[in-house]
Amino acid sequence: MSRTSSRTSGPPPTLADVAERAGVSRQTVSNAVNNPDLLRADTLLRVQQAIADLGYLPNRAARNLRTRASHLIGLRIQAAQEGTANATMDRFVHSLVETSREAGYHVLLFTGDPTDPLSGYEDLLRSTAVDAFVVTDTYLGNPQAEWLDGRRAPFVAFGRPWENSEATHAWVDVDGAAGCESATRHLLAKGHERIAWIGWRKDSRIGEDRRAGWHRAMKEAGLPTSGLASRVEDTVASGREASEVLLDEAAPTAFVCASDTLAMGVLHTLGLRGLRVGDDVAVVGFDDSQVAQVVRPGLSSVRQPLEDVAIEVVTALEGLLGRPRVAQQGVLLTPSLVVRDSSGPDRS
Amino acid sequence: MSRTSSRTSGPPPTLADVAERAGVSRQTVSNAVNNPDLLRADTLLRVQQAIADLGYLPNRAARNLRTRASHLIGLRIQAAQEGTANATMDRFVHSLVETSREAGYHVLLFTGDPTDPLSGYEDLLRSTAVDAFVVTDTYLGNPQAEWLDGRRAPFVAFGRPWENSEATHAWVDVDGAAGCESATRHLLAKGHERIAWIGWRKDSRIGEDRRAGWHRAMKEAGLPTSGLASRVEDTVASGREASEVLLDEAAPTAFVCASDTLAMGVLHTLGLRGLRVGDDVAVVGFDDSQVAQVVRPGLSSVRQPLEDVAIEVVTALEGLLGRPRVAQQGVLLTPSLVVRDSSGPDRS
DNA sequence: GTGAAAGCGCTAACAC
DNA sequence: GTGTTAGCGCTTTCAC
Repeated sequence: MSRTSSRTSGPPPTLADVAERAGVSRQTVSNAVNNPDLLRADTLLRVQQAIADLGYLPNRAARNLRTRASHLIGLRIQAAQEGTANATMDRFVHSLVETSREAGYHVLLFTGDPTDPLSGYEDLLRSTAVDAFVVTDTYLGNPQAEWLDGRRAPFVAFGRPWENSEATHAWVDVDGAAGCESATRHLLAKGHERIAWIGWRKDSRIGEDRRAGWHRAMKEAGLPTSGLASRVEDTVASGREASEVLLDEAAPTAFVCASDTLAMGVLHTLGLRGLRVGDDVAVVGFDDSQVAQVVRPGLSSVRQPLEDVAIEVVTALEGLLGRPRVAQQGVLLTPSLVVRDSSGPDRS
Repeated sequence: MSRTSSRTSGPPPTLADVAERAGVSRQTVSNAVNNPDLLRADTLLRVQQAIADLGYLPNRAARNLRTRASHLIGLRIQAAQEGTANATMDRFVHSLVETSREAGYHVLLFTGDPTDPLSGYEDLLRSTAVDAFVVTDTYLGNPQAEWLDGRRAPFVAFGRPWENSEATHAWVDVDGAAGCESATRHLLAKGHERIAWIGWRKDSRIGEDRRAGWHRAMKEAGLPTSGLASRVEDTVASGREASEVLLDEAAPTAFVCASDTLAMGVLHTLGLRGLRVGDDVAVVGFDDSQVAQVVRPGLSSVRQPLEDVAIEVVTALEGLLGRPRVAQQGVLLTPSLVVRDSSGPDRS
């Protein structure tokens, strides 16, 4: 017994096949599929029965050609960095695929020359292979935004237009500052006063944003920050080295890091010095990566609401592609803090 | 200055536009694109110039409709398991996208009801949205293979047809047994004699395959295996518990694990007991996950050659879709061992 | 509410 | 070698 009533093979049925079987014209079948309310109830039923009998599904290519839409969303992906804890993209991709499907879109993946943020987009656009893009690699700055805007290509960015506050395109982002602020407050509440920051180099807008959250929380608590911050590359080794220097020179009792990768570096340092993670020095990372979840002791981490990001992205996309066009500007979502043992106990 | 000589917007140029500009017929332009050798050199040049001037790229929908091909490969993805170290799919997806592009294909992602291995495939197939599938979730057994075969749907499986050795479809897999055998040999060479196995439950064919590699290496070395193996769920907690029991009851000096997730559980146990990873007890995982790369001490791990898997998959796909049809049966690739500190020093 | 005609942009088949 | 004809399967007019 087959899962559907369609034939097991042979050429797929067309609109004409359904029309013949239902004894109506092709147009009526098309309406039954796309504008059911136009049909009389009994005709509709007859057509739907024929559709079910035949296992008919509209041919995508034909529909795409006619409607000038592919119902495909392009997403450029990059190789996951080896030696890094970051798997944000993976989680986002899955959420995006899921959410897109509900909106009638599929996700088409492509890659491009890593040194050229624009490569790959143009061909897909010109060949009308995709209806829109989701642009994620905005940490490079996003020349894509400007370029796509110029091409009148619909797109939604996951990431704010840092450089260009007049940008009018739709975007969704996660409030990294709020995340790090809450991580810092969490440590303050536990009684820490010397909380260090390890983040990315100054040209990273995302890094500076996250750092601002730490800085804000410290200032609000009336605590000093000077000498407590370090800016390095996003590698475990950098995190280790930065934490060594900070421990020697500023004796912090806790670290907030711009990434789980950096936080892992801190854990290394603590291990090497025989300091107990959590009990002696607390650590909070960013991204709630698999590493944070699996390492011992568990690493507290700021978790981006990527499922919600995907939902907002698709909503914006629908606005962009739908009729009437509904413009959405920017959406900023707040991450949550996942508390694990690296936060340590409350300090007396 | 624009990146191409095409107009910045307006409706994209069609074959007819190019034909007019080059002073040839539409068909000649089509040939210039698809069968350049059919044209006289000077005509070809003229057409190519017109194509470049206009920034012409064939409309995908039209081409797809005419050729009955979408040049899209469907790949069903699942949510990454939280609390697990596994990111194999992520790496594979990227390699597949990259390799597919070189072969003229794009990857279309879709999801399906996790409890139904078939869901999602049918609609894409019937609507001719994809030319073929890459089937990865074969650990469920793969009813997809049989089903797709019945539909005459082209597909390549990443994963052997464990249950059905008469299956004739194309597949690519990684030799887990060979990987675990080499991991075990590596530990034997360091002087270990009591090497334990922690793997998955018996109904996992992949798990049993990997276990066989450990078993084979032990037998070849003339060492006993009884009491040294454990089969559990793929979670960190299970790995921790299994290693506790094994340490108590069989006193192994090394562990080979079916996954990095399980290996992390072993590391937890060693930490809790004050045993030094590597020095006191060696551990090898499987997958070379980010966790293995980032944890301290580094976790030795068997790494699947996913880039090569992708290449073989695409090769098989090209055989399936190309003319003439070139059937490829099965390809088994050998993983490599990435040695890190958890292997420990040679033992006297 | 339903049907007939036209055409989206492309390429396979054939004529010249 | 190049041009002409036809049609892939669908949806958007516009009659009826």
